[in-house]
Formats: sequence, C-alpha cells, structure tokens
Amino acid sequence: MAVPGRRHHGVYREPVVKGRSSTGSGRPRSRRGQGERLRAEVLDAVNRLLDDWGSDERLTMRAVAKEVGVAAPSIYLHFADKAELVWAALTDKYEQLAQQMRAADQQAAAAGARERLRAQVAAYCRFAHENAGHYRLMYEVRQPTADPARIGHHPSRLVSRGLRRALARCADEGYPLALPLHQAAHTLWTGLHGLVSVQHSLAINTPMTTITDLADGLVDVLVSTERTAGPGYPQSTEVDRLIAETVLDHD
Amino acid sequence: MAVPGRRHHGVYREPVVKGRSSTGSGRPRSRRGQGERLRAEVLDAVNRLLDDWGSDERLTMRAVAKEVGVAAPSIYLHFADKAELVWAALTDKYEQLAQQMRAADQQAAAAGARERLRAQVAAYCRFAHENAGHYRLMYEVRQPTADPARIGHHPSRLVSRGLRRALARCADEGYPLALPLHQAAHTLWTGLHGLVSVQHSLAINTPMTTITDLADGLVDVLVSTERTAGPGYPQSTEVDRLIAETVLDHD
DNA sequence: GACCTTAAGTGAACTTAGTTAGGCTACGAG
DNA sequence: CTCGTAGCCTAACTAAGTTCACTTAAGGTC
Repeated sequence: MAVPGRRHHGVYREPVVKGRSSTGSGRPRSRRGQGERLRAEVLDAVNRLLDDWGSDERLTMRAVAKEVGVAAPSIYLHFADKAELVWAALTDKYEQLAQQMRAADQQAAAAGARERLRAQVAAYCRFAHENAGHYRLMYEVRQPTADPARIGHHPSRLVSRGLRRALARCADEGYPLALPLHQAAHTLWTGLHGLVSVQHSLAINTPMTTITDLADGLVDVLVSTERTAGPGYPQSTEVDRLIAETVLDHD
Repeated sequence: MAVPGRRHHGVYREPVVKGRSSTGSGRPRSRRGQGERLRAEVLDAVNRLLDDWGSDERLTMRAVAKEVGVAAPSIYLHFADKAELVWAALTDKYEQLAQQMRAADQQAAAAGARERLRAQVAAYCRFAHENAGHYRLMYEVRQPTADPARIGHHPSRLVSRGLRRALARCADEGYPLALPLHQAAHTLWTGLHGLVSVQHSLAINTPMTTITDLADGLVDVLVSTERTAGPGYPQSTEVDRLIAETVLDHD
C-alpha cells in the first residue's frame, strides 16, 4: 500500500479523474457548496452495508469509507462519531418503517379497522425480516446526545403511535379491546418487538408466515374478533395512565 | 505502571504475598492441577463487572483480567475468545433466571396455578431489572460454536419451558387460555422480553411496578381470569404446531 | 538436596478499529 | 492570475482482542 519513496505529508497524487487503484468506484470531490452531498452518500453506504451483510458486525468506519470511496476521517466532517452516524442511519430507517406501516394501513383502508391494524402489524413483521441488520441495531443502539429534553423521544414512537391509532379505530368500530387503549398499544408494540427480536436471537430461520401468524394471534388476543355494542375498551387504569404519560407520545 | 529500569522479559517481582499496587486483591498462582480455578474466577469477575456497571460497554478482556488480578492472555487459557467467555457467563445467568422463576413458582404453589404463573412472570421482570447489564447481552449475543446439532438450543428455552408448564397448569385448573398452549407460551415469553427490552432501549426509568403491571396485563389477556368448565385452550393450529416443533423445547 | 518436567502464568507485540492532528489542493470570487 | 477556503487526505495515536515466546515454580524422581 505505501509507496517506499515517499517523504513528506502532502504526497503527489496523479490527477484523480480516472482509474482509482482501490475501490473501482472512485468518488470525485464535491463541488464547492456541495459538501453536504458526502453526508448523504455516507448514510446510503451504511444502509447498503447493513442490508448486504444483514448484520452490523463488520460495520466499521473504514468499511463505510471504502464503500463511499473516501478516506475514513472524512466521515467525521459530518458525524461526530460512529454512534451518531449509526443513529442517523437508524432514524432514517425508523421513518421508513413508520411509512411502510402507514402505507399498509392506507391500502387496507376499505377493509375496516381490524384489517388495517393487521396490515400494519404485517408490515412491521415484514420490515423486521427484510431489514434484519437494521432492526437489530434499532433497539440496541442507545440514543446519543443525552439531551434531557429529548429523552424518551425515541423515534420508535412513530411505530407505537400508528398502532395506537389503529387500535383506537378498532374500538370505535365496535371491536372491543382487551386492555385500556394506551396499554394495549404498548403491549402490542413491545409484543411485536419481542417476537421478531427473539427470532433474530435464536437465529432460526422461521418462515415469515409463521411470524405474521404469531403476530396475528397477539392481535386477536388484544382486540376482539367480533363486534359488540359494549364499551370500546376497559376503563383506563393507573398503568394505562402511566404509559400514556411516560412512554407513548401524544398526538 | 512500567518501572523504567527494567530490561529483559522475565522481570523480577517481589514476593507477591502482600501489597499489590493496583487492585488490592492480588491473586496467588493456583496449585498444580488447580488450573481450572482461574476459569471460575474469571467468570465471577465478568459477572461482577456487568453487575457493577450495568452495561457491557466497558467490559474488556483487560478489565476482566485486572479484576481477577491476572494478565489478559491468561484468560485465553480457559476461553477461546471473548465471545466464548461472555457466552459462558450468560449461560450461567440464564440458569439463574430459570431458577429464580422456579423458586417464585414454588413459593406461590399454594395460591393456585394462576398465581404461580404471575409469580414466574414477576420474577422474570425483577431479574431483567436487577441484572440489566446481563439482560441486554442475553438476547444480543449470538451463540458461538455454530454447532448445527445445537442450533435452536438457546438456553432461553429454560425460560419458555417454565412459562409453558405454568400455562398448562392454568388450563388444567380451568382457567382457559386464549391461544393454543405452545403459541400462548411463545407469545408470553416474547411479550415479556419485548416489554423489558423496550424499557432498556428507551432508557426511561420506569418503576418496576409499572413493568410488572404491564406484564400482568399480558397474562390476563392470555389466560382468563375466571374458571370455566370448557376446554383448557383452543385447538392446536398450524402455527402452534410449528412453534412446538421449531422454537420451544420439548420436555 | 539437586534436577527435571510441565502446569500456570507473563510481557511484548501484532492487528484491527475509532478517532485526532495537521495538512494539501483545486474551485471560484476578485 | 491570485488567493482564500471548502472539501478532502495521510499519518498517527489509542484502545482492545489476540498471539507468541518465554519464565516461574510445584511436585515427582534419583
């Protein structure tokens, strides 16, 4: 790698236009004012690597840099450290997840509240399956920037909010919930996470259908399969109120 | 740390009997044939450090070695690498968890099947709360030794088995389950894991009582609060059979 | 008691990975 | 053409996992 004859810091390099030796891809320096482009490219690279490898074990700063076609320290121009980089990538992914759940919800709009909830749940499972590398990190990585004002504003709230709204619609349409609204939403959300998380830990290759079936079972248990005229969900309890205040976000 | 005047490899050290400079503890070399003692001491040190720090972020081989009062390479006399070391410590902890659940179950033996189940669930939550450092690792760390015969024999099966038996007893005593047995057990187990796992991720300091209340809510949803004469649980479905075959252990 | 074998452990060093320090260099305004 | 500076780079430091070759002393043998 190191050419023997080199003496000083700023080494002469041939015009960089063509034929980089290392990565075939070679990335030209951005134009002035376009420095932010690198930021996006780095995030893309992180996502690509996590997708390709389905794991974060080999996700090193140097690997990311190589994927982009840039030197490792250049990443620090846009991210304070690795934690911030990974967090940024994950925040993007969280929004993707939330959006896929919204899309599934919309698509099932005609089929009624209960089907919409199941569509969201299925979307969650599918996402976890197709983005295993990201998913593992999403609940492992701790939020950097211990900004006390933001504590508890984990982006996963986007997910639980979607579920809570879908549950509320079910109750409105006459499918009673087995638990108070906020508690039901929290139980469903963490239950889903537990399901896919354990799948990942066990490293067993359970087919997707099994996972969604299990998730559906959880839904069936939380929201009645039959419409009634009764109350939409049990009266709020102490726990329900605590959850509403501390864990879930408010609209 | 390094004494300046030293020249060669085998350095003279004062008789080690008293007054180590670093960790007060200083550890005499084991007698012949007692080499295995170090293994146990290392495992103890790992557990102590995880307890003290409540996290694995600073769990380095050198830190473990220092805690034991030994040089880092000595750990490799008993563990092939860090992964194996951590896995060994976790396997111990899994058994502790299972045992605490069993103990809770026994203690509530007189109160009936449903109370025994709740006692097990509470023990699970308590364990996750009191052993946060271990708990995080338990579901994060992948099993080393990809021995294909052992795949799927994750020690967490001890946990799910205990839950399944408690659920079966509930059904036997006339508290019907909302899902087929194996599916109910899997849902409860992963649901519990999801609950505490999300608590850890969010880094919110929810009081223990809230967690156990949520867990109780899940139990209430899975196993009826009232006895009936009907069937103990719904007929086994395809999912239930799949779970029984692939994920849970058999007695 | 001197000698040898070997279990039990060492210190130094290699490697990989995160991160920092201190520049080059070419775009583009003047 | 010149010159400031945005946008990047090389070299190097540090921490941590791991390997290597070596030392030390326990305990058997003569």
